[in-house]
Amino acid sequence: MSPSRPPGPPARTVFPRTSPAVLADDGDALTFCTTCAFSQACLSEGMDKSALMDLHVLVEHVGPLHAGEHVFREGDPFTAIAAVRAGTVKTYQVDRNGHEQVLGFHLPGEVIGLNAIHGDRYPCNAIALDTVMLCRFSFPRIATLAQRLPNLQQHLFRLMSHDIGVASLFARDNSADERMAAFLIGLSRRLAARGFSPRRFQLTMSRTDIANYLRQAPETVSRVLRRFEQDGLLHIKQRDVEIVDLPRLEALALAVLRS
Amino acid sequence: MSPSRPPGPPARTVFPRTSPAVLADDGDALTFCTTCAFSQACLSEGMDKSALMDLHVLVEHVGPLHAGEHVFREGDPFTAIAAVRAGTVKTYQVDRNGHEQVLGFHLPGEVIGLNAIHGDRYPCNAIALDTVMLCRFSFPRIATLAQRLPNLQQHLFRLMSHDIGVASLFARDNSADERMAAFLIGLSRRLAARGFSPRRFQLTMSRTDIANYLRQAPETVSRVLRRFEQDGLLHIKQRDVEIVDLPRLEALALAVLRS
DNA sequence: CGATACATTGAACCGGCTCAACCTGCGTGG
DNA sequence: CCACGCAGGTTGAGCCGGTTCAATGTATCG
Repeated sequence: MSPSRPPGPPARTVFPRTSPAVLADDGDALTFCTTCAFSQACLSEGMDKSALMDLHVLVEHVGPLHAGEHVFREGDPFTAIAAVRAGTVKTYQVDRNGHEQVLGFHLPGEVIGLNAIHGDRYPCNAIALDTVMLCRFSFPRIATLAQRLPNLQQHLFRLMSHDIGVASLFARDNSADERMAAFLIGLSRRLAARGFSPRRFQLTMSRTDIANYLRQAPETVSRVLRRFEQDGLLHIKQRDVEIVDLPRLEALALAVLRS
Repeated sequence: MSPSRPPGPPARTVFPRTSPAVLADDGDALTFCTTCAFSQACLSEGMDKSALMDLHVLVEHVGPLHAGEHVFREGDPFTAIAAVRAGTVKTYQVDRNGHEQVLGFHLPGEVIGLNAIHGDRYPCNAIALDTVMLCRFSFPRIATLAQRLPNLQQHLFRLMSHDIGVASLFARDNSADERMAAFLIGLSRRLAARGFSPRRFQLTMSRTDIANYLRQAPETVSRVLRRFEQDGLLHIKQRDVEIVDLPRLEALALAVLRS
């Protein structure tokens, strides 16, 4: 049987094709891309101006994608990686029983698609949770460019190397509380790294998604968050979070994050 | 308090320094390395002879290491990756409570150290479970070489990309049976890929290590294995395994492995 | 305002962990 | 060569965290 899709607007994959609107805005491309995580990281790793120019010629700005639109789907031929420029992208797999498994949430500044390289096809789905802007990099072309630019190659190596460790974080047998704390602290730090407030932020994903990611029941997520609030660790209203007692939350998360 | 070490021969890290015996056998290096997974993979990806020569100049043969010797330790400066040529290497971390967390078991043909690139230090320990032979590749040098050899760069990308997905396999939401089945099927396939028997093999790791890796109690591992035997899935005596009903074991593992 | 999806809360259940005891194979030394 | 010691492995009993199931609450949107 073919995989059933959730009802709603027909979900298309927007990734493989290039948005025409995007290619038109080359006037803004450079200024835009200065805010693009990929370029920034490359810059900070000592890449020179002309190299950066090469990168900018390569990049395609994709978006905006709206909540529920797919960036790519499991099984799509792998053509490109992408840096999230705005919004949140969720990656997930669906097993043959139709059960979803959330692999990760990707915030501005983070790169998706790296786990597709070895199989030539995307091993997972990527879907926008809110309004998402992307920088798309053709992988063959960025790999070729990396031949000439040691810093770019190094940056790609580092990105992938980093992702190897991340996946195993929540697979550990830590308590529900610890994993939730680690999840929130992780979000907080990643947001802070991109200039957002580390204490107040929005959960762009549903409780169900969080539960799935942390491998818990949604009910557990609810209960843990409520207890956190009662214990004065945070305020949470709907999807708006304010971390009140950061040190104590970090202490809880320590068991998972090891840092 | 400093981390306590198991008693026995003083455990040294053998990785950072170069075994003198190794550098001497350059006569054998080429023939040796033909059996080295890394070279083979590169060959199969279309790398030409002269490129392979460059790789051979780069490689250092390390070993034999004996059970209990460390290849590298958490926190060691990252200098090199290594392909396992013979034996089994276990990677693990130790949290501040002294609890060990097994990250993986690495069989001949597999590469360790890739998760160290982004941090400049090894994020985990690597220890020989039996007699281990390694091919060591200085990372700066292999990265430089990858600038000239697109196939090598591509191979490195693929290796890392592959490792991104592996870690999240043994999550909590699969049953103990399924995880054990997946573990055994995984071993079987990886061994088969290197020419060993997929039906009969040795568990080079202790029950405790398996339990730790699968995030279960050692008692659970015992019970599951015994039940597998009673159900006619396999024979197991000590650490010798013979898979009897491969299809049924694979069916069990399917929930975890998705293939 | 009703419909719908998401979120919360309560009660019961269960898989796997903990704790404790026992067994087994193997190396060691008398 | 056997007795002993010990690490690793097995087995049993009880318990607990988190899931499951079911019901109720709440935001959002046509």
